Amino acid sequence: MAEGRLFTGKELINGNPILNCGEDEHVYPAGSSIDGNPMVKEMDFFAADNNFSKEKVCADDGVVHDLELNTRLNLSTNTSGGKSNVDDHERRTSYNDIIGNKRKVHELIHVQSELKQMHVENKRLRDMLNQMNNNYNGLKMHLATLMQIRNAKTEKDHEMINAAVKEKNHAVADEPSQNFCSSKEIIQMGLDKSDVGDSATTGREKSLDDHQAIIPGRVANKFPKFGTSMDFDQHSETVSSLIRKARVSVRARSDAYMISDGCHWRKYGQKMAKGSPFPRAYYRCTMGSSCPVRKQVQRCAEDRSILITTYEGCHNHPLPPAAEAMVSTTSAVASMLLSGPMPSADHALMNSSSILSRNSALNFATLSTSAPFPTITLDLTQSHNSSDQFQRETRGVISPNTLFPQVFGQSLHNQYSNYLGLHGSQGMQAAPNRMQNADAVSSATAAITANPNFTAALAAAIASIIDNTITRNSTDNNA
DNA sequence: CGAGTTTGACCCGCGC
DNA sequence: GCGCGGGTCAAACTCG
Ligand SMILES: [Zn+2]
Repeated sequence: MAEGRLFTGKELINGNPILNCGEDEHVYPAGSSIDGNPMVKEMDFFAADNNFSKEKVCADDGVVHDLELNTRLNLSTNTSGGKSNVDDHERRTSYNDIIGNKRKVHELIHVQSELKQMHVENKRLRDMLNQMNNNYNGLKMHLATLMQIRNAKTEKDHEMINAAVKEKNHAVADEPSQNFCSSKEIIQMGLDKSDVGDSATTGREKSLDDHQAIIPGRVANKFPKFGTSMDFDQHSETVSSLIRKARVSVRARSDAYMISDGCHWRKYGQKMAKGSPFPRAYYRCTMGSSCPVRKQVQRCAEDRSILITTYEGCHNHPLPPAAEAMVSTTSAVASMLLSGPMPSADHALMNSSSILSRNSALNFATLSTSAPFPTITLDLTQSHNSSDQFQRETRGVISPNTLFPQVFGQSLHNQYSNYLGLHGSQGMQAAPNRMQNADAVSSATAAITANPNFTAALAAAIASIIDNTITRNSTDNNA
C-alpha cells in the first residue's frame, strides 16, 4: 500500500516522491483508482443517473423530448383550469428553467463521466510513465556500467592501485584497535549527533553501529575478540554467531515518507525512537513469498529533509527492472567496500571502515562492521547539496584516465547473479585489489545515486550482497 | 474479502 | 534483578 502511494501522479510529474501522497485520495476519486475497477464505478454512477432520469428525465437521447412532452401535458391540464397568460408564461419560464437545469445536469453527467475517463487514462499514463522511468534508470545504470568497463582494465593502473591498497592496509594494520572507526564516521558522528550517549539520534544505523563503534565499552561487549589476538577463524566463528544480518543505510534528502526502490514493502511496526521526534517505521519485503528483507525508515532528527533508510537481508526473489539494473553498480560498491580487507585475516572486518574512510574520493560511503550488523552507510545528502563540486569531481574521476575495474568486470557478474539468484553458488570473490577502484566506483555510484529513487535500491542490493558475503566468509572460515 | 496499516503488548539484549 | 530501549508480533482496523 505504501508503495502504491509513492507512485502518484504528483510524484511522477515532479519526478520525485512527495510527502503525504495520501492527498491523491482527495484529488482523485476512489473510482479512478487502478486497484479498483474504475469502469464499475463509472457504471454505478450512470446507473444512478438512469434512475434519476426515469423519474424526471429520460435516458441520454430523449431527455429534452420527454421534458417537452411532460410540459405539454401540464400545460393542457393547467389551461383547462382557466389560468391567465401570465401564469402560462411563468410556467413556460419555469419549464424552460427546468429544461435548462436538466441540460445542465446532463452536461454535468457528461463532464463527470469524461472526468472519470480522464482519471482512468491518467492513471494508465502514470503507470506507463513509471515503467518508463524505471526502464530509463535501468538503462542509465547499465550504460554507466558499460562505460566503466570500457575504461577499465589498464594494467598500469591496476598495479598503481594495488600498491595503494597495500599501503592502506598496512596503515590500517598499524592503527590501534579502538580507532577502527573511520574518520568519516567520526565526522558524521559530530555532525549528526549532538548527544553521543543518546542512541538513535539520527537513525538506527548510527545508534547501533557508529555509536558502538565509538564507544569502546559497547564494542567490547559486542566484539570482545576483535581487538585481541584471537585468530581469524575464531573471529569468524564469533562473527557468524553474532551477525544476524548485514545492513545498508542510505541517507538521502527526500520529502517522501519512503523512497521508492521498486520493491513492495509491508509495514509491520512503528516506534518512536528515543531522542528523535520522528517515528521509525519497520517494513518487510512482500515481493517474495517469504522474503526476509526488512527495512527501517526514519527521518533524521537534525534535518528532517534527510530520510534514513536501512536495509537488512537478501531478497529471495527476482527484483523488478528498476532494482535489477541498479545492482550492477551496487555490486561494485559492495564488492569494494566489503571484500577489501577480508583476505587479510589479521584485522578482520574492523579495518575495512578505516580503509574506506581513507579514500578521499569515497566520501559518501562508510562501512561500519563494529556492530552485530555490518552496515554500509551511504550519505547521499552531500551530493545533492554541493552538486557542482561533486559533479566536477565525479567527472574527473570517471574520465578515461580512471579505471573501472574488475569489480565491474568479473566480480560484477558473479555478484550480480548472486544477488539476483540469491544464495547462489558464486559468492563474493575476494579480489585482491579492490580498493584500487574506490575512486572510480564511488564517483560513478555517486553520480548515479543522484537519483533519490536509486538510493533505496542501491541500499537493498548492497545489503543483500553484504549478507551473502559475510555468511560465505563465515562458513568458509568455519569449514 | 484480502492486503496493508495501526498500535499496544510482548520479547530480548544490554547497562546499571 | 530491574529498567530501558529496540525490534517484532498480532489483533483490530482501514481500504479498495
Ligand atoms: Zn524481497
